[in-house]
Amino acid sequence: MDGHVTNSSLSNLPLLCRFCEGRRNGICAVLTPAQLLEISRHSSRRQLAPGEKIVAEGEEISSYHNVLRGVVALSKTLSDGRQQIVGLRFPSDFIGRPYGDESDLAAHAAVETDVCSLSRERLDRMAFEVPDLGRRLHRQALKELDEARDWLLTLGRKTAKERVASFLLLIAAGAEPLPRNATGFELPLSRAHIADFLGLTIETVSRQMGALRRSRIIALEGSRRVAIHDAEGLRRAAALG
Amino acid sequence: MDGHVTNSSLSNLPLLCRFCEGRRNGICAVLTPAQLLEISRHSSRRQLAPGEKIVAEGEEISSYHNVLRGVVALSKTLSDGRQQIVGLRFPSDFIGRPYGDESDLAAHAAVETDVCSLSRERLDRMAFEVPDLGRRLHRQALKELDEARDWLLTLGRKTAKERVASFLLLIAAGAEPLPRNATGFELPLSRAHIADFLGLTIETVSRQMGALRRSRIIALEGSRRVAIHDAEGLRRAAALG
DNA sequence: CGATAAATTGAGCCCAATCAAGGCAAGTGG
DNA sequence: CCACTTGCCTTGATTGGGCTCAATTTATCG
Repeated sequence: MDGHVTNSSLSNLPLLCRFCEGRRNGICAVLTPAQLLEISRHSSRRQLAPGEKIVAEGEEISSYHNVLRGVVALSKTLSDGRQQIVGLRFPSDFIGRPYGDESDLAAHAAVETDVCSLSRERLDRMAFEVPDLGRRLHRQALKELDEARDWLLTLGRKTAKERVASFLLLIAAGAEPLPRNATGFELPLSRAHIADFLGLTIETVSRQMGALRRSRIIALEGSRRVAIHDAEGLRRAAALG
Repeated sequence: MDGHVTNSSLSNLPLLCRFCEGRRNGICAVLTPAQLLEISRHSSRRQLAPGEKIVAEGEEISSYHNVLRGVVALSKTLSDGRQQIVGLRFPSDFIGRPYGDESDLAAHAAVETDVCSLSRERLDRMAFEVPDLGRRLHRQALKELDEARDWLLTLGRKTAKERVASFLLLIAAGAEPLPRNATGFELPLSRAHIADFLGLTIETVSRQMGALRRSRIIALEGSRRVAIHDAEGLRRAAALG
């Protein structure tokens, strides 16, 4: 629906964009080579260590970002320190909040992560001039809205076990580009991050992981590597279907 | 930033739009009289009784809506019946999810409500042709996203008392157009709806309202009318500031 | 290998859910 | 006008799921 451009040969593309995920599935997919060149002049690729901050809560934003590799956690914090992760961004996802006003999120790399940082001002201007880009950003916002609302149901109404099961399904599904093989996949979040995402404590997450393992729905190898043995059982445990 | 139109005299406007809130603050604010006329040809005003359904979960959507009066609750339901209200729409708010795919919400009038129903197909087409309208819808989505993320923090990390206090602040602030006077304001939701919004049970909501009353932070007149006696205390009780 | 952080496990407690009873206001029919 | 119903809310007693605090165990990394 959006894309109608860029089957052009690699050599037309700015160096920065040639092997970029964002160009294939992200917001850059709707840009022509000329537009890519224009925006790439004000872009830069950055590698982030696990835990590294991308934007702090309340900070003035001057760049947007595309996630190229890794996972970024968006979080909000209460004045007394309680924290909630309100979204996860995976490769080809966009990070940013057009139309400045409001919003007050922190963004941290959850694992080693590459992002492409774009000039906010430039992209805003281009979104104004290129309707397809504006629409692409609109769709991105709607996707995030859908995700946030799904998660509201999870946080408001699901039990600890259901939340953990829902999380595993989310990662298993939404995280295709993450390292995975026959023996399962790698969780891109620590127990502490998972707890912050699920509105639980570390201990409860750990116990529920253990419970899912003991009921043979999943298998664990170390604390990060997960294999789903009974997908149907996991869906049931997540209160789906 | 959006608006650059319509200081035109009332008589230029379609009858339907003349006294409409949506024209002043809603998405219709960016439309010219001619565009309003075009869209209003495929619009109709409806009055909804409390509890009346606007769209069911999973239903195919053929209209968008503007809320003119009252309150609309957007909700999601688990297969076993557990329900979560994921958003409230007040007068001048837009109800709808452009770009069809995904999203699976029910919408119910919480109180007696007037909505203006617009042809989805027409508005989609107009949003494609009128950049300002597309941007207005984009901003609307971002506003909803901000709200959803605030609520994620509330549902994930706040206690029952903090949730109830947060809810009262939300209504007191966001519901300016609702009936109010010196003795406070009218809650637009029943205890059951409040519970569904806060991820609590009716009984807990009732108890926490009682607790806030006993600590002289609010006063209750019947079960619907609320007066805030100690705004600062309420903010503290909501874990803000 | 030792040091330090991360994850698991256990014991006890507390907040909110559950179960159950009763109050209150509006409507209905005799 | 009063008995009765019905829907909504409040209050009480009890239970239980998830939190807290604390002790190990297991990864991770110099």
